[in-house]
Amino acid sequence: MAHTYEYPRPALTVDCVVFGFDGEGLQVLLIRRGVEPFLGTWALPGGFVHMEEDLEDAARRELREETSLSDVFLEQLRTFGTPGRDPRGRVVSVAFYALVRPEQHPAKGDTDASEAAWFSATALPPLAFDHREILEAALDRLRGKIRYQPVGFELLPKRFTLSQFQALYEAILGRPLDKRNFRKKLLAFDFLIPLDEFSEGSHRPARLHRFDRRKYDALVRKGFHFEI
Amino acid sequence: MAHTYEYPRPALTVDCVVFGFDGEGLQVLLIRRGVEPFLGTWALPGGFVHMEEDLEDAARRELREETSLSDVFLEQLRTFGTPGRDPRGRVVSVAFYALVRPEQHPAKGDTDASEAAWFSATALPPLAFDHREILEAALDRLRGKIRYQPVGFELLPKRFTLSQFQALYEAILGRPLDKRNFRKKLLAFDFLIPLDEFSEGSHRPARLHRFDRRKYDALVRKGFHFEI
DNA sequence: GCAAAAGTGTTGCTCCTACACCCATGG
DNA sequence: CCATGGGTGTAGGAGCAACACTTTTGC
Repeated sequence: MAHTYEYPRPALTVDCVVFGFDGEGLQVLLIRRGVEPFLGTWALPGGFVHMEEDLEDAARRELREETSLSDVFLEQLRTFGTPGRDPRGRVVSVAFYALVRPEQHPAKGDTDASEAAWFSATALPPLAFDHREILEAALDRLRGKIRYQPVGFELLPKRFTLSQFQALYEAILGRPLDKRNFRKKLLAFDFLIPLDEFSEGSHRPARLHRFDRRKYDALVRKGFHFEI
Repeated sequence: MAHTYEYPRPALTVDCVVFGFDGEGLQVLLIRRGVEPFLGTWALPGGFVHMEEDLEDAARRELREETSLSDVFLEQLRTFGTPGRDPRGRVVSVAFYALVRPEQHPAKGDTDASEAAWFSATALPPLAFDHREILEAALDRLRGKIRYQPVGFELLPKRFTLSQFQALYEAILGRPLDKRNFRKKLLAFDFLIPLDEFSEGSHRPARLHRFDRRKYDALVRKGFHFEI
């Protein structure tokens, strides 16, 4: 009823933790703030939610505006609303995390006005607001999720080598994995399609594979439980 | 900057999916709405977030006010903000789920004014707003979580029998489990303490156990990974 | 003494882990 | 021909699933 609308309302924002993988380690895309507060400090891309705009749409819009990213894997993380997390007053932020493939990575100068850059997830600069806490929560989620859901593919090129895949898992889980066992297990799942294409490089070419989402979805419907 | 505050703001609420277990099946605590919209319809307990109030605090306050529950396991689920989910206008709701032990269940008449009641998770009445969707999301989360985190204990009495524990898992996972294998696995984890107390009833008494959180936390720190 | 739930071991099999060498290519 | 990463099989052990009967109690 009308009076419910007389409550003072917090401001509502979205923030995105954007993960990438460069073949070596996990990376995070940050933007340098162009306004106060925290002018000049690195921060997660994000901004205010419009009225009449779905939360996920707001996150995608901010990603597009601030980092020129679109069509990425995006999932809600959780909402951060501790009073005092924003010096301007009560601001509640719905956090998302995104996974982007190397071929989607924005080129330098791709982002307008504000500066955007990739940082290693293990060597982060100081961040604005409580963005460090949000980022750590996203890292925890990713580390948990990657073990029992095949989200790793969202961080690799559409066509990838098994070694790339293994390097990704080693980077995220933070420990070395046995090459033979890893490949055996992965191929046994039977949702990777070996292609007749090979990587290029100065050494022996590696066979490329792609993820067969259709087959994976079918397996899941049959009660299959992915786990690495 | 001042102008950031001139954005129109959605109203912000919290809603709680409260799970219980009666020894037979999973249950959900609902309240009957006493105001429009959806007057008289069953709904999740919840309400508006106060300025200067943390989100989790708001959820606990609403639980206390509407269901007299306190000191329960409570965790954020996710935030629902699709425009149109509330006929009164833009309302964004941060959803939580709670797990309560039988001895915490509110007695009839314990809740003031509004009516509260437990429903079987498999026989729910029509719900207000998008609360059905929130509830399904909470069920999914619980089913996933219970497999790799020992949250089941939060739904059982402090002291419980292994059969109760098995019945809980069977109810949530929706399939029968082998008694001997279940007990063997559970006891091998070594974080259940067998007590010298026994259940009462008209048949052979069962030994009571309790969960040793201290031991469990220590195992987790050593890299232990719970999974049933 | 009977109905009802508690409690208990073994076996076969599957899946996991550990482990080392040859292959293909570019330079 | 050398440096670099790609690719492959096996054996031992751990853990999982399948399975049935005896015990204790209240009535």
